[in-house]
Amino acid sequence: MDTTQRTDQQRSADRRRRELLEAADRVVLRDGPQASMNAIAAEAGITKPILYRHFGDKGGLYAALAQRHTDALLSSLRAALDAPADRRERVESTLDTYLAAIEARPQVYRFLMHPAEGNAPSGDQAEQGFDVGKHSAPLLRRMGEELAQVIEERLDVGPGTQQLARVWGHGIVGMMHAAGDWWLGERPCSRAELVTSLADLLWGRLSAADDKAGGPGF
Amino acid sequence: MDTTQRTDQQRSADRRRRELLEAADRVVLRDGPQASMNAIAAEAGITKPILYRHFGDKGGLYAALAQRHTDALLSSLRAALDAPADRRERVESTLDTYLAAIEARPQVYRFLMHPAEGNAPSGDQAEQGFDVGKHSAPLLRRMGEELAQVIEERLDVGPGTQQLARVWGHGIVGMMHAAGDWWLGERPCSRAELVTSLADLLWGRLSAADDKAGGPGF
DNA sequence: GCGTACATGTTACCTGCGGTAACCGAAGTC
DNA sequence: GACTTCGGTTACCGCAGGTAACATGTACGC
Repeated sequence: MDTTQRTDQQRSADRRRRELLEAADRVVLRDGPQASMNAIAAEAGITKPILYRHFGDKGGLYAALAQRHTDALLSSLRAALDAPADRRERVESTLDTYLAAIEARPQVYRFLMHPAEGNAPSGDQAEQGFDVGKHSAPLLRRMGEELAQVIEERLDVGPGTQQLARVWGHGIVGMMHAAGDWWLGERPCSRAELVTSLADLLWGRLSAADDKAGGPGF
Repeated sequence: MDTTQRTDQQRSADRRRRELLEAADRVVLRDGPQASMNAIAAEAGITKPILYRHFGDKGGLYAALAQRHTDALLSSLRAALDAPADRRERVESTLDTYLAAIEARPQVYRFLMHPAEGNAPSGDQAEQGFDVGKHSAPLLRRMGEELAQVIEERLDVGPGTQQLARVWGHGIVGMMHAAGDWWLGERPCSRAELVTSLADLLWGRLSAADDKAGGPGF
């Protein structure tokens, strides 16, 4: 019951937890998002129940793992957003940061984007209802909120700024994500080109473009 | 071995298949995307193996189910894109069409967005590699490609139009999707407001906005 | 009439996964 | 030396996807 004792144990537990997370990381990097608890436990050199003691359930492990990467990515993005440069440059650098991240570790990225979703362990099949919304990858949501905050803090679009900022935050993140996802799969162009194209889109080139000759126009 | 015979059987099989799909639809609508094969079979009044005979595996059923809804949604979107109105109006109406659809049947929408992904049935754990990319919901991909095509057909943005159109197509679809997903979960505003905000974003209001007084600007 | 071929459907099973209960040994403490 | 308390294990449950093997009806050729 000694306090220092407690602290000692706490510390060791925390270290263990970190080790487990690193192992999980390695497995996810190797096996993709459908990495099983067994596999992760094996990689860590232990067995399942320990994992469950540390993280509760698969969702808990996922959450912990996601935290790490999400935090890391978000801080990179923050840095890009806060760099001393004009708006366009910063938008481009933010896009590029994100794309570079998913390019570097696609497995992790996949894992982060597709959480376990619904899992009623056993028994209750009613009552779980349908929690549409809130099912989406926390990473996307957090990025969206973060971006919304930055926009709201720095941009002046008149009344309703707050609302607009949130819509835009989530919208832009979604654009980035979808384009990145597609790009990773097909690699139709270089990262730089993709960044430029997306920034152009955000810069209103869609509305500024001419209709094609001969058609009714888009 | 008679031909008419074959056709008869074919026809009946097709009808059965449609019935099964409708049953699956009902279950998905009720239980969400984690509807089990057992549940679907029960709803259809039959048992699992029949489902497997008709659709191969869960992915096959998913694909068939997705086809229907995706086709339906895409044709609505096409209609909105092709309506006789100016570009802005058409963009707004397309956004609204999509949002109305996911609002009307969120369960189906969730099902479509989160396919089964990787499932190595048993045995092989090597060889499956990691097929990053192409994992994303087919619906999003198809919408992206469709939109890209429309953009490319109708818009003139000089050289590199084709590439740009595809990036924009996927990007805009992603924007729409992410914003819609978030909106469905939080309902922070009306659909019309959301549509306007998104259209404003696409119309370059982000780049046109002033910096907020006192800050370094976004 | 009867065997045969085939599509439809069933029961009963296998595997693997998430998750848990119950037990085990090595410490540290009194 | 008994007593708790970690870190750990084995062995199991329930459920999901998926399949094999067995039943049934029903059209056909003969």
